[in-house]
Amino acid sequence: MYYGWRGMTLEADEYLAKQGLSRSHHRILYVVARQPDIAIGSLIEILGISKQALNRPLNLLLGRKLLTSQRSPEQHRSKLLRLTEAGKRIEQRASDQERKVMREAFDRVGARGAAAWMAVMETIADNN
Amino acid sequence: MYYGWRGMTLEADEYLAKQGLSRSHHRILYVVARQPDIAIGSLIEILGISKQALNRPLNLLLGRKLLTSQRSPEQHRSKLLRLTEAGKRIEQRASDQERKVMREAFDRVGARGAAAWMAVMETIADNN
DNA sequence: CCCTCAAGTCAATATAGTTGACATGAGGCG
DNA sequence: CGCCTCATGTCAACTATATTGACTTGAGGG
Repeated sequence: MYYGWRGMTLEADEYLAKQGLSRSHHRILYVVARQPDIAIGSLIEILGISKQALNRPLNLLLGRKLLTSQRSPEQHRSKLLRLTEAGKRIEQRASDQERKVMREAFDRVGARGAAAWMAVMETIADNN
Repeated sequence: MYYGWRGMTLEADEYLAKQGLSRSHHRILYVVARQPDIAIGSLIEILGISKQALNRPLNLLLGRKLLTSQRSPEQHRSKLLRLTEAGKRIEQRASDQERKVMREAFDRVGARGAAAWMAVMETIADNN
């Protein structure tokens, strides 16, 4: 399973490295892509890291204008994160490298096999 | 997939932490369990880390007498590693925690589903 | 005696996280 | 207005796990 994880992320990591980013940046982009306007606090909870650990990669992404942050309009005190067009592009390309690997593997086992794979992963991921 | 990996290793990691060990120690024990009398150089290659990185956890395991090392008898200049009884016990208990999680997940999808899961993992692990 | 190979060790550095303490900016409220 | 709280931001010290480079040790071989 360890090697499976490595095999899936290998090409995406190479792509990210060329952009001067790493896995932690991708995790942030990935979460924000799937939950636009997420607050920083929620992001911290989802990623399961401290705000200090989030700070550096997040600022880098903001500085590169891959993400924007703005106070919630007329509402809360939290800042909402959103991908810029450039951010979307990078997130997609990195995730696509991973999806490509998965798609090829799923093609070999068919739809039922793919569904079984998902079911197994969900079951063990629940094991918290 | 990340959460799947975490779910699988979570309980094993808790057990290992109680023994004052970590994932890296388990990796060493795991490899030696499956390849008794392995040389240190081969272990380094399999784990894919530098000898300096291996040094610390390996010495800890030797110091705790979970592993033994001895010069190859009348043969080479390499040292061969082997688990002690205590080492086997710890390795088994840690691996059993992981296998338990997998077995439960496999039970839900049946033999064909389990085979499909394995096939997918092997395909993506090959992606080097 | 010298060379080589496998292993062991020392030091400096990188990466990715941690905890603790404190600062800032906005809203709610008496 | 002044004070409290919440969400965020930042500084510093520390830990764990890895890296590369340089050097040592111990066992054979020619």
